[in-house]
This record gives sequence, C-alpha cells and structure tokens, in this order.
Amino acid sequence: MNTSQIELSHHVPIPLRAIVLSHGWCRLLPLRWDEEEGLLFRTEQLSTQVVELEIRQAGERALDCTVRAAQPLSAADEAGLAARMRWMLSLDADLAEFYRLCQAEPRLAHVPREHKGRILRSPTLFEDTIKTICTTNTTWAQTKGMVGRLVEHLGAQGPLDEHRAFPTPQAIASAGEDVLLGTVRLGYRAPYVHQLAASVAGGELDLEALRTSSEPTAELRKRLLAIKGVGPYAAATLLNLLGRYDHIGVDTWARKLVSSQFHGGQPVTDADVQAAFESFGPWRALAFYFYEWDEG
DNA sequence: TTCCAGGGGTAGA
DNA sequence: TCTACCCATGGA
Repeated sequence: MNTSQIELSHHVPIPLRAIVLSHGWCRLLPLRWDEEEGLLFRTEQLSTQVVELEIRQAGERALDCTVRAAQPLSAADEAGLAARMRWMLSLDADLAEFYRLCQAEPRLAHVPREHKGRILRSPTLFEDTIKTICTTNTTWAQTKGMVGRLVEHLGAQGPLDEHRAFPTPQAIASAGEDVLLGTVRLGYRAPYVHQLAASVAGGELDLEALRTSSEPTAELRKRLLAIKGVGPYAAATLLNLLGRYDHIGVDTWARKLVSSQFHGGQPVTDADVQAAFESFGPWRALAFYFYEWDEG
C-alpha cells in the first residue's frame, strides 16, 4: 500500500466539520464521516486505480488528505485529486457578500463568525445529479439504501477491500435498467438514472461542463430540467451545488421548517418558502441551509 | 390496509 | 402555467 499526503490550504479559514455537515451528503456513500475523529473518508476512482481518501483539519486554514493507493500516485493524479477536493469542499466560493447579509440576522450570525457557508458536494455533477434524483419522493433511509446499493453493486473496488467508489456513467449504463430496478431497487427512478448514465457515457450529454458554465442561472436551470427525473426541487438543489443560491429547493422538509418557524405551523406554499429568505437575494438557499432552526 | 416520504412525468386545460 | 393522476419502494 502506498500512502501520500496532499495539503489543501486557503487564504481564509476552512472549517471541515461545518462544510461536511452543511447538508445530508456526508451520509451517502462513498463518503463516510467520522464525527468523533473529525475525519472525512471517500473512495475515489482515478483513471488508473481506485484510491482511499482521508481528510482532516490541519490548522484553521488548511486540511490534510491522506491518500492510500495500491500503485504510487503520479503528479497528475495528485493535482487532479487536489482539484476534486477543492471542488467537493467548495473552497472556491467567495462568501464576503453573504457574510455581510448574515450580520443582520441573529440566526445566521454564526456563519461569518465561524467561517461557515461552504457546502459539501460530489466531485462530479453526474454523481450529484443521481444522488439528488435518489432523494425525490422517498425517505432518507431509502435514499441511503439506493445510493449504498448503487455503490456496492456497481462501484469499483478500492485498495481497502471493504469500500467502493461511486460508479462511473459507463458502469451504470452497462449494468442496464433491470439491475437498477431489481438489485439497486431504484423504483421508478431506474429508467431516469439509466438514461442519464447512458447519455453521459455516450457523450451526448456533457454534464461536467455545467460546473464551469458562466451561463445565466435561468439557462442552467433549463438544462437541468431537461434531464428526466429532474424537476423543480432537484433542479434547485443542483443549482445550489453549482454555486447558484438564488432559489431554494423546496421539499417537504423545507416546507415543514418554514411552516413551524415563520407561519405558526400552518401549511406553506413553495412561494412562502422562497419569500422567507427574500432579503438574501442571490444567497437565499445558502441562508436556508445554515439558518438556525428551532428544535422540533 | 392505507398513507406517505427531502417529487416528477405526462396529459389536458 | 396549473391541475389531476400515476408512478416503485418500504416503513409506520
């Protein structure tokens, strides 16, 4: 086993725990979060091998990543992994304007004070899209099950036997719809996930280009809605993961929080959810993610 | 048995 | 743009 270290540093503090716990993704394979030790694990597939990542806080403005691999890493591998991790942890986000807005809201004052506001995402938009589709019209327990089975059955084996990487578009496409339905148990999502994987694997859809697109958010949203299985909720969630925070992905959970916090437990519409964070303008969704909700 | 979960596709208006 | 209806899955 070859072990190497990659250091990720930044000019501002980067609180690993706050980034990891920004939303539910840390509970979906191939990510694993060790709360006691403050360690983020991920099994990651490179072009030549699968590696095991272990990320930890290393001072206020730096993270250390231990990479375990069967074969020595090339310089290109290391640079590629560093870029993927910077994307995963949203280290490129400039939050100065959002922090100014947070100063006026007591329930968000912790955000600038504790240097929060970065959200956890997958290295590829492909993985984030499939995970988002697996959150629709189901419970978290089932989402974890669907994503877990996808990784266990179709992901490439890592250097530590027990863990696997997120499956490639090719792996999902070639597995076929029957496996996605019968083994992975994606339900009615199976044809959507298969079609997405096939179009990415076949080169008809360049999902990853959207990560660096400078198109207006409305145009980006249209592209996401064109994907079967992606509706208004999923599109908003994916836009958030692309660093466009002007629209909150409204699901039953968001409605419940906004209902109890702002409307005395009365039913709320999607527009009510957006309106609750209107003052945050293009930072609306980020304010929603980090808002300190009352218990219950 | 029925309901519903961090919704979405489709048809029809 | 809005509504009704259907969609697999599994826990309550």
